[in-house]
Amino acid sequence: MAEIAKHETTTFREVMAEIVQRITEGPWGPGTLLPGEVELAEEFGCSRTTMNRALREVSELGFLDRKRKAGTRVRMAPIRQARFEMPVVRSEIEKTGAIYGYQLLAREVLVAPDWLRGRLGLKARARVVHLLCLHFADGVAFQLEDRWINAGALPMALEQNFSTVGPNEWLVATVPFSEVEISFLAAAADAVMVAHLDHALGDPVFCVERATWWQNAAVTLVTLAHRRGYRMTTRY
Amino acid sequence: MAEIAKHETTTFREVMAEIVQRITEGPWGPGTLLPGEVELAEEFGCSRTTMNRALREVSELGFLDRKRKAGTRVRMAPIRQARFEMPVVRSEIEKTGAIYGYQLLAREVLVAPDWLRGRLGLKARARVVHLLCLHFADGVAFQLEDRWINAGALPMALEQNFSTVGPNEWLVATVPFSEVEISFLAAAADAVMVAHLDHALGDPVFCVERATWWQNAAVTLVTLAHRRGYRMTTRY
DNA sequence: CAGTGGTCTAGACCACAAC
DNA sequence: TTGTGGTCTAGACCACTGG
Repeated sequence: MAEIAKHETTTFREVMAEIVQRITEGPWGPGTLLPGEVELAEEFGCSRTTMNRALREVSELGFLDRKRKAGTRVRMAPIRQARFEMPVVRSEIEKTGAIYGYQLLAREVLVAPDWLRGRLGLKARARVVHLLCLHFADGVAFQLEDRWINAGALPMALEQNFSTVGPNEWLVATVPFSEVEISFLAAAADAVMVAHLDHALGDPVFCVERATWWQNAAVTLVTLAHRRGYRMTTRY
Repeated sequence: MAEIAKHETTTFREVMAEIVQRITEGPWGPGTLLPGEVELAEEFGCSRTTMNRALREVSELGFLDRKRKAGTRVRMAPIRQARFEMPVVRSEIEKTGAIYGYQLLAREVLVAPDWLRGRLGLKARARVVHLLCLHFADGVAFQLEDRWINAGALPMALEQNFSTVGPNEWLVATVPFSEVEISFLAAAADAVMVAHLDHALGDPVFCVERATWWQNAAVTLVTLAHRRGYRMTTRY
């Protein structure tokens, strides 16, 4: 095991690995109260700073619960958190090796319907841009995008025709960062989905709904309907 | 603004806030190459260590891309990642203020069917426990749990009857930590779901499928079918 | 009130990658 | 080769909170 001590100085990653192992396989079962940072640092032969970093990161993994004065305790049940990266559709498709395609199906400017005003908290008579787009993977319809953009917050949207650049890509380039609320849900395929995706009327469709705000103003609401059999998967 | 300088010493959180602000509103637009850590530390009046921590954490938020020698650059599009905490059903229900209820619908021990063997990589003739459970919120069916447990990896499961304690809670107490693959999908309601949830045959059902391993051995595969209208939501 | 984690500092060496 | 981030250290003070 000469390789382990290659540095001579213990790195916080090695410390982390050992801690996780002690929790998952070793003597530190759920509920265990760990020794203090100073004592652990001594045992591991590192500085308290390094031990602190290791413990902090293990804690962020969901294994530990740390409180001043109370000490560091192994969680009874780890905080299981799934992390989904939400790439632009283009990246998601190209990552599989497929060729990405885009098509604008419809574009209209209108006064926000009541349900949308309620959903995003828009003023009466607010004008919005409504888009319907299709994203392809190797020529096959992959995702149907139904998007509303608040023209009050983003007047530039009125001048965009979105015929070649998808609204998502345009938006991330225009409104770099924003507050987001995202939902996953199962919906029944409606006529529009049937027309463009491989679905029959009423089929279960996996949908992602995303509403975003920027500086307290609603920017956009989008529903992404996926093709038959789509799953959103992750590991941890 | 006397409050800002209350500490006299700049904390890394304050530095973070300022950096994020410069990115989202200030002069550091997408693609900007930031000054080096030393220079920034000087400008902010903190040590390089603190500046490093601030930049590292902002980077973990998805705003920055850091490379040795290349420097720190503002991402063109921030990495949008949704983070879902996957609590035990009981917690999820009790958090809404509702009273949790549990019922075991069926339990059987059998040889793993082929599709399951393939899905989890089990040996031929592997024995599994198959459970069907229902979780209630205020007496109303909330989630249908269809679970398979690999008896080869977890012989104790054969002795549990799961009549009062749900398999999920039993498992997290028995196999504390494991590798997990999780998927979200939309399925069509089958007869079992129709019988126990508020669905008609073929209705779209939001399902979570979770497979877990422990020390390279498959432990369990579960499908959680949710009641009508269920959404999984998060903000960031 | 006292113990534990939270954080800051100054200085140092190292590893990676762009040039 | 060399600049930039990555990490370690020893020591210090602070803030929260359990007893």
